[in-house]
Amino acid sequence: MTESIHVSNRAAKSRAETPAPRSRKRAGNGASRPDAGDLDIGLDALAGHAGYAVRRFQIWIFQDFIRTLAAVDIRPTQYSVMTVIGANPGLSQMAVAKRLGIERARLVHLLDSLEHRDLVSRVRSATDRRSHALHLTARGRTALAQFRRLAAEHERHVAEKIGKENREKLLQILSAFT
Amino acid sequence: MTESIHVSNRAAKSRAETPAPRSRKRAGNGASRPDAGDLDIGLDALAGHAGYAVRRFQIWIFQDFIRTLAAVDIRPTQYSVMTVIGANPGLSQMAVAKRLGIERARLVHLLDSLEHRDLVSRVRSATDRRSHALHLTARGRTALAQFRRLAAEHERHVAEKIGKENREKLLQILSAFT
DNA sequence: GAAGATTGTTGTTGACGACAACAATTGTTG
DNA sequence: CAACAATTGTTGTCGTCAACAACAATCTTC
Repeated sequence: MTESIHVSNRAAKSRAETPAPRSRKRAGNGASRPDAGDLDIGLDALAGHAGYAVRRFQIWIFQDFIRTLAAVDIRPTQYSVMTVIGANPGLSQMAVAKRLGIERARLVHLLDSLEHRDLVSRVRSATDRRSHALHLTARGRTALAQFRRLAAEHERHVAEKIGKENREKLLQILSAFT
Repeated sequence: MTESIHVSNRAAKSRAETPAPRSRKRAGNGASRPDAGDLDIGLDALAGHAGYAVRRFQIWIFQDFIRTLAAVDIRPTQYSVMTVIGANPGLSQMAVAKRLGIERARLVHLLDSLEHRDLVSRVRSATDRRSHALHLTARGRTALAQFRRLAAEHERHVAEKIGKENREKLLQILSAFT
């Protein structure tokens, strides 16, 4: 079962959205973020909680990533897996899972999907016959190059959303988690 | 959508073929974050992508929140729901859902749970008999006070983790999403 | 008053994290 | 070397969460 993508993207707001979208009619943009129509509700109730802000931001960022890479049908996790394999060919599934903080059980399905699309290949390791050496296929390598360009575009959306300097500051603050 | 992100960039770095099984033995704590034993794998492969860092940070922050409030069995979403209701008694489910970016279908279960624990009460609105006016019970109000103290403790953990100034900077950067 | 929208509800699907169990294959140790 | 322990990939289950669809009850509007 390929993990299909599902990005409800209704609302299609332009991402160059101005920081102050004041007069909107609350067209319910789903779970993205509260809009002006709701901001008067418990405005300060959740302020000062890092977790809440981070969660909302994370949802926004993922939605934009998925939307930006919708044409190639690649989701964030798939992209991360291909990136790690591309940078470190021959890694075992265990190593990839550990590096990305994914359960190895989960990675099995991810790789099934990617292998099915001929982007990644599992090769039985000769030195340790329990494990699989992971590689990008030729198709996977050229595809990844395109994914990277789209991911860079997504990253620009982030910069437009929170500001270029803020994005860099954020990356710096959270570098310990990368 | 919520997914994991992981993005990578900055390719470069070539690696040898075989993974050369290292000596990692720490049976790790699971999916928290890469530890030193794995940092040599594609170190720079995932740098420069906000989504990946934010995702990992969000996981960490939620785990700490859940752990810190484990004694009272309150999860982040439940806390946010009670906080909003506490600050704005009488809100409808629709209003709460919209404010928090939760689907109203999902909020039904959350409120079922909270109402079952006698923390929140649904009162049929007299003006609009379709909707429920949400209130904290007396028990809910005193409980929320305790939750807030524990949440403040959690917030201190965040400050210890990334630094007090960094936490404030982060809250400022992400204030648009709150 | 009829058509259409909104609110709460139930149910389904899919992505995801945490676990448990298992076969195949090491490694470790007596 | 043989028994035992650990690791790797795999399958499966359970619970959480977001996105949808459908529905009854209830406004709203024309």
